[in-house]
Amino acid sequence: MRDVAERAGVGIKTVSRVVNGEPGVAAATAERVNRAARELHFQPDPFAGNLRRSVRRTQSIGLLLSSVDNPYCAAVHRAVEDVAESRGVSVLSASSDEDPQRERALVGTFVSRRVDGLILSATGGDQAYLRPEMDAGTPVVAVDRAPVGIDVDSVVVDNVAGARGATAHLLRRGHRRIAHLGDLSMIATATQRLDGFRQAAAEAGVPADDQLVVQDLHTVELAFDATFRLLRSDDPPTALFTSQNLVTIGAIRALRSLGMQHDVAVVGFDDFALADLLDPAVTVVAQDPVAIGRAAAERVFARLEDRSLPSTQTVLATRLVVRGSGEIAPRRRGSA
Amino acid sequence: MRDVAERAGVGIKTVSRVVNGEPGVAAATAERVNRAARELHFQPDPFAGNLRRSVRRTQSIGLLLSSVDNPYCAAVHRAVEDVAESRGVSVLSASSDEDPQRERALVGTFVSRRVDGLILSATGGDQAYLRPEMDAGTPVVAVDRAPVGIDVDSVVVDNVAGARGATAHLLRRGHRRIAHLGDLSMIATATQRLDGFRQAAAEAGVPADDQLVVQDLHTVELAFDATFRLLRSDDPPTALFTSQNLVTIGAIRALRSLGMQHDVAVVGFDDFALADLLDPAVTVVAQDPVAIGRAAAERVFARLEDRSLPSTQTVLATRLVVRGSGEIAPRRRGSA
DNA sequence: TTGAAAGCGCTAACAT
DNA sequence: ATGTTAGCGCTTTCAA
Repeated sequence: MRDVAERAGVGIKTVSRVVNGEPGVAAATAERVNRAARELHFQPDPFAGNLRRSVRRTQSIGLLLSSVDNPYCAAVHRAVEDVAESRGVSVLSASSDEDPQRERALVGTFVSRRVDGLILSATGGDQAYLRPEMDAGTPVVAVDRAPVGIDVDSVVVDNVAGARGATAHLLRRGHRRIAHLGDLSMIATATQRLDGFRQAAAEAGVPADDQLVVQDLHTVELAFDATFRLLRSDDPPTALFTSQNLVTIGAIRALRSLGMQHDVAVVGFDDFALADLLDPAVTVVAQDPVAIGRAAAERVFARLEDRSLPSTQTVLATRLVVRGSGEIAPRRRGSA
Repeated sequence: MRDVAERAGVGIKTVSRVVNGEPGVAAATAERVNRAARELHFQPDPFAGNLRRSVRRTQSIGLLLSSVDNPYCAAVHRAVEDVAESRGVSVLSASSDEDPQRERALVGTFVSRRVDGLILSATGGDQAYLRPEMDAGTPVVAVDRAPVGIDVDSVVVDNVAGARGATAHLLRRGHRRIAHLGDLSMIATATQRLDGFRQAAAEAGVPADDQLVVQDLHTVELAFDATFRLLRSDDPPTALFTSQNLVTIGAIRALRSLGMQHDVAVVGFDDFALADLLDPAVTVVAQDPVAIGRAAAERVFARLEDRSLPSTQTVLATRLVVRGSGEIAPRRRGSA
């Protein structure tokens, strides 16, 4: 910067003014400075400036999701990126793999990088470790699931209602033996979806059967195995309510491997690509990950502008997308 | 840091030594410093240090893909993240949407953030603007497609061979009217895949028919429309070779809407989730995005350790995954 | 083994 | 409209 000043024959502060577009510089002077900067390939160092600046901003936010490789997360990610990009902010992303230790470590690296804000999909662990950071003024927004131990802005869907609706949909078709295939019980959304499932069953007067609830299925393979076992049991379910994307796919693969995809109803939480092209097409409780990501990012920036904002809980609705698999009628026992 | 030094009753440099794990500090002193640091919630500022340090590292790399929301890109992304994370490096990601201007702007923000390395999937534009950056020693690695105007490390698949193989597969089944549905012709891989297609046809002595080559299909919708039109034409193709993920899906949707999915053969470039569950299951030329991402990231770090490395072109093979759609026999003309 | 002084590239606060 | 000086939080250099 000093070199630029010298070359332009001005003081160093004038260069600073020109580079930052501050007022109070004659047009001719600014032009000389700009030329000198160009000639010297001058690239201002944003970090050095931050050192002295009163309001420090790194123009970056941290985004922690289950995995950037998951379609749901990827859609959230893109929406966050778009909002951030429109404000000239970069996104640091990372994948927690639902591991609380990993989550904490990754948040730690984000914090040490002085991100301006943090968006995270909380794992099962406790997020109280974020307290000091929040007290220091860093906006933290939870997506998909609310964290434990801290009070933050969150953007989630109404999982209980969505699950209840899905289950009620199956009950309405006459199903009485409905199985629930759940995600990791550590994850808040998984528990809520199970709650919704149970509520709907109770409301319909269908007795709970713990044999029909399988939890902690976090991969296609685990869901496949669990479904396979369930359908091979003495008193198999006539319908399945799956709590997530990968679980739904695992269940469908199991049904197909048994040739039962037209005999057992399936409603899945989360929409997924090509769900409409399968046979039967898959009925799902759809969320809008783009809206979720956008809302979360906007919340970060709103709080960045006014740190005193009260924390808000944004709850988006889900939408039942009827496609066929959820409308299969129950088979009478023994008629298979 | 000064506060910590004072509290521990040592000099500031000693604190610096302890924090950075440098040798030459008595164990007892180090212990006192660590305690003081903990008590004051001391968080070293990595950027301030970089200011004076000789070998500046931000411990971050920039990753520019078509879109983080694309399954192929997301898989590459995750692989890059894993390699980076194992080295304590964060990933800044962004989506170019195949727009050269956007690419340049996003690379600009990465560069101004002083990323230690850059991985990018080049858009159709010229990447010569990266020259100064590379001369300055920043490792740049191209994924998926080689850039234009600069000589960099690249990790790609053999698109020509893959496309040739796919086309030959269709020719072997007796198809003579094979259409090619191509991605944006600006994108290097799209051109290469078209080349492979043409080579295979020429080798088999099948005359080229420009009516059967449609380019610049970058979305499901465009591919749908193009496929629809093609099949409705006077002399429709009996087989389709689609150059990419989204194009394949668009083509399949078009075939279905015409009820022709069992009559027209399809081989797609890029594998995609659930391709095996569709009816017919989709034959594809599969790449391994995880291997690609990993190789690219490893190349960045290798070059970071030795900037004088010659640039290498890593070409991974593709694999034809036979599932059904590509094995449909040609329909005799007029027999539909 | 330890510390003092200088300075990285920049901005804040105050000149002029 | 422009420049000067101090100092951000750290590392480097060099001396003790």
